[in-house]
Amino acid sequence: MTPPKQVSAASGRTLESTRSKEILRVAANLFGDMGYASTTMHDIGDAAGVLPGSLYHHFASKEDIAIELLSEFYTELEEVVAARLAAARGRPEPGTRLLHDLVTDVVSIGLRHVGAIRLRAYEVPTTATHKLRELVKYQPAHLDRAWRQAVNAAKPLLRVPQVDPRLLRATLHQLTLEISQLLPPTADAAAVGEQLCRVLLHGLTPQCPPEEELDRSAAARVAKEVIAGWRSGARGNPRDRLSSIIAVARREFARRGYDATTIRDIADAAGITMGTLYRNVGSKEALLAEILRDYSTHLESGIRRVLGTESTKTETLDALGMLITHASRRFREEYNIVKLWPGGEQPGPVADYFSETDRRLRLLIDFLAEGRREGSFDIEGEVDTTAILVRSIMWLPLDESMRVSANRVHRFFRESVLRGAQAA
Amino acid sequence: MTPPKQVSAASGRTLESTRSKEILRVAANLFGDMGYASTTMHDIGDAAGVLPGSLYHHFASKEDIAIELLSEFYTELEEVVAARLAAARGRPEPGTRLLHDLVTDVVSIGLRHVGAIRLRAYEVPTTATHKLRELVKYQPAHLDRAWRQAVNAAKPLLRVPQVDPRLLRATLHQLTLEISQLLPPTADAAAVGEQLCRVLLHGLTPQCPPEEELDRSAAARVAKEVIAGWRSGARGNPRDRLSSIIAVARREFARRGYDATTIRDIADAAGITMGTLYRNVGSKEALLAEILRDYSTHLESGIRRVLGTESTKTETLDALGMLITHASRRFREEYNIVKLWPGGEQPGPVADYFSETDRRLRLLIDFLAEGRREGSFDIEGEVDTTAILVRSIMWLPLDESMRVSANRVHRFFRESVLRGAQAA
DNA sequence: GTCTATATATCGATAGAC
DNA sequence: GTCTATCGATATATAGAC
Repeated sequence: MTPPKQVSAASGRTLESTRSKEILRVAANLFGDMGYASTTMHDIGDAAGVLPGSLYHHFASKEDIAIELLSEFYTELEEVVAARLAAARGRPEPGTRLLHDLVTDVVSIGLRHVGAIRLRAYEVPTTATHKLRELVKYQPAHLDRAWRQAVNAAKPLLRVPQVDPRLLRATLHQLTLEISQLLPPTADAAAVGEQLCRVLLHGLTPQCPPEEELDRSAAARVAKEVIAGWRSGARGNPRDRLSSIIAVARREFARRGYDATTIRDIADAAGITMGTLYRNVGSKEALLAEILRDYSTHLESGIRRVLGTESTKTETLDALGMLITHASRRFREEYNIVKLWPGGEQPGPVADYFSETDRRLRLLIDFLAEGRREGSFDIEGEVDTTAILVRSIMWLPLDESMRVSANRVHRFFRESVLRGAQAA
Repeated sequence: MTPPKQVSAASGRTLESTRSKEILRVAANLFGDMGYASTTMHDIGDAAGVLPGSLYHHFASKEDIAIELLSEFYTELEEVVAARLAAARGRPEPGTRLLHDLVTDVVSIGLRHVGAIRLRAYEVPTTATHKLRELVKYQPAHLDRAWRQAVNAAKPLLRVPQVDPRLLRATLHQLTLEISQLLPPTADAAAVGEQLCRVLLHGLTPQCPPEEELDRSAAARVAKEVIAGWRSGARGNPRDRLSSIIAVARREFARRGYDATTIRDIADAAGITMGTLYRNVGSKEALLAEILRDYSTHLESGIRRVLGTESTKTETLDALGMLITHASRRFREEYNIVKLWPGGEQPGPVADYFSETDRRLRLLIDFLAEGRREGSFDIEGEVDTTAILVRSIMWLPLDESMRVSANRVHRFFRESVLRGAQAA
C-alpha cells in the first residue's frame, strides 16, 4: 500500500516532499512581505537554505511557485466556505451567525495565504504567462454567493434601507480578503474577525447624532472645503510631455505595483521611447516621488485640518470618513501604489512618503484611543487593529466596484462604522 | 516618401539596422562553425562587438536569431529556384543544363547560409519552441519539384535504367544542401557545382570494367568480408543496463547532436534517473567515447584492408563504395554524431576520434590523387573537393530516404561515381 | 543603441537517502 | 542499486540608466 499523497486539486501537482512544502511556505511569506516581483529566486533559496538553481528541482519556474500558492489558496477558500455553508443549511432562521463565521473564516484563510492574496493585489508583470494572469484575476464566485447568503440571512436585523446591503456585502468581501496584508502574521483571525464585525454591525459611536447635525459640523465643513480644494487643484497640463508621462506612470504603477512596472512599460504606454522618457525624468524613483509629491501633502494637511477642528470625536470621525471616501477617488492610483509597498526598508527619498503613511495611521490610532478614553467611541480589543480596519474601510473602492457616488459611500460609512449596520 | 524597407517575407521582420544584419551574419557563421547549441549569446556578442545583453535590443531571443536565419534561407532558396525554373521554361528541350544550373544555385545558397543549413542538420534542443522546431523540420516542396524537373529533363541523356533517377534526384537534393558544411567558406560555388556534376554524371573512371569483374575483385571480396564481420560483431546485450544506455544515447546524440543532447534527455529516453545513469557511465564525454569506440576502429581497419589489396584503383574505389554504403547503415548514428563535430578543438579523449575522421579523409585524398596520377581516375579541379564529394555521396542515407537496399545504393554509386550517370 | 547589473533558468555532476 | 535532492558553473534574458 502506497501512502496517500497530498494532491493540490487545482494544479494537479503532488506535494509529497517536505522541501517543496518548505519552499512554498518561505515563498509565500516572501511574496507576502515583498511582493512577487521584488522576491528573487535567490531570496527564496536563501530562506529555504538551498541555492537558487536547486529550487528548479521542485518547481519548474518562479511562476510555478506563484501558481501553486494561488491554487492552494483557492482550493482552501472553496473548501472552507463550502463547509461553512453546509453547516449553515441546518440553521435556516435569520441572524448574523453565518456572517460572523464567514468573516472569521476568510480572515483566517487570508492570514495563512498572505502570498497568494498579495499576488492578487496587482496585475501580474508584463512578462507573465497567460495561466498566472488568469489565476490572479480569478474571482471565486462561490465566495460571492456565500456573502450574498450571509448578508441576506442578516438582513432582518439590519437597519435597511439606511444601510445598503450591497455596499455591506462588497465591504465584507473585499475587507476580509485584503486585511491580512495589513496585519502582523501573528494576528488572531477570530479576534480580528470579531472586531471587524463589531465595527461594521455595532459601530463605534454609542451616541451618534442625527444626520443633519453631522452634516453641519465644523469638521464636515472643513472636509468639504479640503475636498473642493482637491477638485480645483490642477493636475498639470496633460498636453505637456512631463505631465502626460506622470499620468501614464501613475496608472501603470497603480495597475501592476511599482516594482513589477518597468520603465519600458511606462514608455510603451506613453507611446514614447526610453530615451525620451529619461530626457524628462531623472529616474524611475524620481518619477514615483513626483507622483506622490502632492498626494502625501494634500492628504496630510487635509487630515490635520479635520482633526484640528473643535468638533466632537464623532463628528470628526464622520468628517474623516467623508474626506477619505473622496480621497479614495481622487488619489485612488496613488493609494494603490503605496498600499503594499515592498518591505525591506531601503533608505531613499521615496521611503519618506511611506513613513508618512505610518505616521498618519498612528494619528488615527491616537484619535480613536482618545475617543475611547472620553467615552465617545465604543472600541473593544486593540485600538491598532480597529484603526487599520477603519482606514481600510474608508479607502475601499466601493464607488468603483458598486458604481455609486462618493456621497453614498460616505453615507454607508456613517451608517455602519459610526452608527452600526445592525439595529440596536 | 519613406525609404523602402527590407522585409523578410517569412518572418515579417523588418531589418533596417546594419547592426541587426551584422549580428545575423556573425551568428550565421558561429552557428555554421559550432552549431546552434554550442554557440552562446556571449560568443555572438563578442563577434558582433557588443555585450550579450545588447543583442536583445535587436532580437527577442537566441531562437529568434535562428528563426530569422532559417527564414532568410528558405526565402532566398525559393526565390532563386523559382527564378531558375522560370528561365528554364523558355527552353523545354531535354538536357542537363537545368540540372547543372540548379546544382550551382543550391550549392551557392548553401555556402551563404551555413548557419541555417547546420540548424537543419539535427533536431532542435528539447527546450526549443514549436516555431523553431517546425522551421528546422520544414522541407521545401518547391525544391523537390525543381529537382524532379531537372532530372526529368536530363533523363534522355542518362543511362537509364542502370542509373536509378530517383536515387540521382535524392543524391542531388541532399548533397547540394549539405556539402556547404564540409567546405571552406571561401569555396567557389560554381567550381564545386561543376565538380559535383562531373563526379555524378561523368564519373571518375574512364575505363570501368564490367559489373561482374568488379564484383569478383579482391577489394570487393575483402569489403564483403569486413561487412560480414560487422554484422556478426555483437553490439552488447541490450538487456544489460550499460548497453541499453549506450544504445539510447547513440540514438539521442544522433538525433540532436552531442551538445544539444542533455544528460537528462538520455536518462529520460532510457527511462532511468540521472543517478542511475551516472552509476553506469562516468560522464557524458565517456558515454560518447564508448559509443565511438568500435566505430572508428572498425571503419579504419575496414578501409585500410580494402586499400591494402592488390586490386586496381577502380576496383578499390568500387569496394570502398560498397564498404561505406553498408557502413552508412551499420554506423549511421555514429556518423551522424561526428559528421558535424563542433569546431573549437578543445583537447580531450574524444577529440582523437575526430582527428581520425580527418586522417581517413586524407587517406581518401591520397588514394584519389594517386589514381589520377596513374591515369585511372579522371578528376578535374581540386582532389580535396572531389574526395569530400565522394565521401559524402557514400555516406548519404539513400537507403533510408528512398527505402532501397544497401546493395542497390552501392550499384547506384558504381553507375554514377564510377561510370558516370550520363551516357558517354 | 549600448552598458552595467542582476534575474531566471539549465546543465553536468555528485552525495547520500531509501 | 536506484532515485531524490543538491551543488557549482554558466547560459539566456531583463531592467535601469544613459
